[in-house]
Amino acid sequence: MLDLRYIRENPQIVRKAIRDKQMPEALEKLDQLLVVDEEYRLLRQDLEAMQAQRNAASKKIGELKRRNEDAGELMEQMGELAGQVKRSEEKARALEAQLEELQLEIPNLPHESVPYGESEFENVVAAEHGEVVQKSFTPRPHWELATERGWIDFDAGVKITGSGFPVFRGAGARLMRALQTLFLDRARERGFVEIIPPLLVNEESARATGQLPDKEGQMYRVEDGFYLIPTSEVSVTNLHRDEILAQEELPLRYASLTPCFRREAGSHGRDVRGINRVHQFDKVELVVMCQPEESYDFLEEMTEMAEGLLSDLNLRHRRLLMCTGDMGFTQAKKYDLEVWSPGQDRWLEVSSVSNITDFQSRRLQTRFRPGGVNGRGKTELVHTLNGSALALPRTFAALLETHQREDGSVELPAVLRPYFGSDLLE
RNA sequence: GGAGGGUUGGCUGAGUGGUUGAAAGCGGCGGUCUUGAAAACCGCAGUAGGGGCAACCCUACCGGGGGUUCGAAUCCCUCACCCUCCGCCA
Repeated sequence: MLDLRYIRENPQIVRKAIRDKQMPEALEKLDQLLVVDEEYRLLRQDLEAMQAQRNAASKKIGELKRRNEDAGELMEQMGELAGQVKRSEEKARALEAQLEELQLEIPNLPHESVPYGESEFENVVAAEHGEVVQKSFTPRPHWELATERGWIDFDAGVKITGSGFPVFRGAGARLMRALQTLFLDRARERGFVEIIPPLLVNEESARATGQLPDKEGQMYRVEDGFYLIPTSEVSVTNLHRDEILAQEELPLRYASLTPCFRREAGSHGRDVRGINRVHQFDKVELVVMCQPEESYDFLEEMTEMAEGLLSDLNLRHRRLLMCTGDMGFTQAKKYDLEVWSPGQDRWLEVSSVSNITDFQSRRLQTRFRPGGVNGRGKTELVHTLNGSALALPRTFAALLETHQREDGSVELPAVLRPYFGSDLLE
């Protein structure tokens, strides 16, 4: 969430950000927020004056009683005030709750380097790597190869759970594991600490990272009120909720491999085939918490890490700078990495790297203090970033389609061979 | 699932319904001493909101919410979480 004072003092900037992000519903919330805020502040002034009066009188009553003098009259007066204070406090609490709910509906501000655009069609291709590999045959989509060879069993998944829950088996499962280990090792080499977090989170965690209220429908909710994580960003970013960190501890770098669960309500046409869009998939996620002035450097670094993996896998890929209209609710700047899928003749998103600035940490109350945990400096909010390196199924799909041979086997890139234990997936 | 005990500042840990925003210790910062450092000694210091040019003043916060009271960290209710024991499961 944004700083309330900032919103109050810069409503025109916030309004522009909302329009640029194409989130008109939030304009209404902003207007309500400004009204409620004004009302709340007036009430607070009143309330605090009454509280001050009450506190002073109570102190005096205490003194009188200690000297065994009569305090009856004062106590009677305060009895009336107490009722007023209570009513005011009730009202203040109600307004405060309303204020907070509205505040959660206001999206993060886009960074000045983010291009304006209304939809995904206005994203900017920032870089493109790798050539289209010409083959003597027409590449087939991954679902044909994988089904034929028994690497993925879609029907079994439908039977066990439903569509969107593929079963990886045999060499297919082993290739997934090889990719996972490769990704985690690379992250570790870059100083990222590996985390295995809970896959279920409570409501507070989901709110802190901005999944709630923005993306409630995307998450599976289970009994006891927990949510299945749609990305390990949620668990890992919450590691340091309500903590004041020492400046020397920053930056914190985390990497975690987890399943991600997405309800993805609604059908997305050509996305439904194969493993382009599934309800459960694995992803290695990077999370960074750093000082504000470093965050845009980390955005580049994390994106380059993910690009490096795609290059090493000999996959054609490109980097998109997301325009204002296609960025998410919490993001200030975001890159998507897409990998070329020759069997489907289209780009697939395999990574999304975002700078959330202080939008999550304000809710998380993850702060640092210049000069150490007990130093004298004023606490400051950390910046949080997250990015996939990488999402597994689509990488798997691109790998099959890019490196397939005419007979339906797949020649694996050199970097994967030690992990997979063979040159060929067959 | 049953019974009991807890939740206090960066950490450990006191706390009688009335100058307790909260003892003490550790850790932190500043200083004295020292060639320098350590030790010792002295001093400073919670988080946030509001007001004032300023010294400073006001308000809230002792897990969350509610209640009793002129006044609650302290009493009552409720929820969450943690610990111990029993049961169950692995």
